Amino acid sequence: MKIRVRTAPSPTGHLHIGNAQSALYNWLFARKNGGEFHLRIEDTDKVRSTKEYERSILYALEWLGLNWDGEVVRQSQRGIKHRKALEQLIMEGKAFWCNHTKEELEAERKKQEAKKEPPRHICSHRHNTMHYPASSTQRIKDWTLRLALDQNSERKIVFDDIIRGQIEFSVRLLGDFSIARSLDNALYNFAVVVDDSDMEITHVIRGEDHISNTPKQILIYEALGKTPPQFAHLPLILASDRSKLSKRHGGTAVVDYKKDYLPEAIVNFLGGLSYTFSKDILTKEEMIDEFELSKVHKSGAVFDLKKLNWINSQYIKKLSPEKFKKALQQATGRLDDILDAAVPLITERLEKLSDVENFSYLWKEPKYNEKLLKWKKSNFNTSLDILAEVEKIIDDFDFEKGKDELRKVLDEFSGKVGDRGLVYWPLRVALTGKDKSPDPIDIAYVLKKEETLKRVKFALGKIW
RNA sequence: GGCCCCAUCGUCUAAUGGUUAGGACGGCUUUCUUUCAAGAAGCAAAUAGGAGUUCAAUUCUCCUUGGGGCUGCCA
Repeated sequence: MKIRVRTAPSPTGHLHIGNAQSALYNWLFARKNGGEFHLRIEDTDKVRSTKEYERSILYALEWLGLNWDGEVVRQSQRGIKHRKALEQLIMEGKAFWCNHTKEELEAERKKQEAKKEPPRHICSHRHNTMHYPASSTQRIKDWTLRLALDQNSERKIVFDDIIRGQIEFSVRLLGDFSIARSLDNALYNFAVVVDDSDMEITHVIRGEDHISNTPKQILIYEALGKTPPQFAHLPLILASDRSKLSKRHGGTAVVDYKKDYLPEAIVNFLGGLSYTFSKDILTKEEMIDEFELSKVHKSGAVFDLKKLNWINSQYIKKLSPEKFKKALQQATGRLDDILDAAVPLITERLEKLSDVENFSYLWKEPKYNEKLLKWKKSNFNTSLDILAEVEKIIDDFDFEKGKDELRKVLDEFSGKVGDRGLVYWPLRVALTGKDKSPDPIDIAYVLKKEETLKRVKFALGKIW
């Protein structure tokens, strides 16, 4: 049987980092096994779902390069299917209407908690089938459709999680859980089962936070007369306080990372967070090759920005000038005229794309406080005097001879001065306006002779 | 409270019934350097606790502890 998996984000926010990892593992599993990877938008919560978020999610998935197969399925368009399934269960007496009020349910729960019993609703008045007007799209106040379960059953729902092994739950502890607000308003657990079943999903690979939904879903599959898929529950991505990474931690939307990170780096990082590949840096193709679902880790992993930064820097270093400029434009929307010769100087040291601003002296004149020109082991005037000498040397120097030659000439001059810092420091500042930068001579060769001299002259106050 | 999941350096993790418990990020040191965010070399850093099985346990079992998730007429 062909493997079919899906990822099912709900458009109540941007694509979350955790969903992205889950999508990635689904994708890897499908690609590895010649299966299909589907995308379903769970937009049944009409109040919180927006088209904007849906677009954002699709965009994020595309950005990461997690291409899906077939059409996007929207849960909101599957109402009829849900309704049919609901009606089937009512007909067969496997579901019933409950009209306990919220207050009653709450009181029941409180009582149970006080008695240290599992919180659940055991319904005493089960209204069967057609009490509810089947044609109405209106919801009758307080009426809820629940799955009819034997509350005296000793049965346990057991399933083999591909990642975690056998997990079991007592049916009794579930209570008569709800499956729909009305015939036209199926609840999550029910909609998921009907959709996964119709989509012929063979493996449900999702976050650990869904483990406790699984027995309910298995029971729904049974009631519907369908065979449940295989389940695999991924570990959660944790914030540094080891709680589930959530909105309150900030920086949890994939799109937040676009301005600083290469999509390849994000994918690499997320992939390696809960799975051990043979090396730290590897392509998606290599990941597909090595991936085995059962080898995904069980314990949650803390999202470590430092490691992401490092991975990102590794990818940036490998970028050609062409690709670097393209990536920069994609990430930040900027279109600076960065010379190809300048790119290696930047990529060598860049961790985050937006930090490219720190290297702006490579394509535009720097602004700085002239006091910075003073070498720490000397005084301001001497620093300028030496810089004036350096200006002459550069002016006399033929750039065609190469940067090594220039370095030699300046080193010789340094020897005479007796302090290399006194020679190189003011030059660095004149060219970059910064106290740290790549080798000033490398920079001079990017700027070319004319611009180099111009900046030195500016530093010396010869031009304003 | 109830149910469920998890447990090796700060973080991500490797390993095997017998190893000096390995690697990566980060940190620190040294080196290179005018400086540094780069490079090179190196150092520190972990099997939560207690029983049991065994010649031998970090590894297998149980308990405890700790952390997390779920506990909606949200998804």
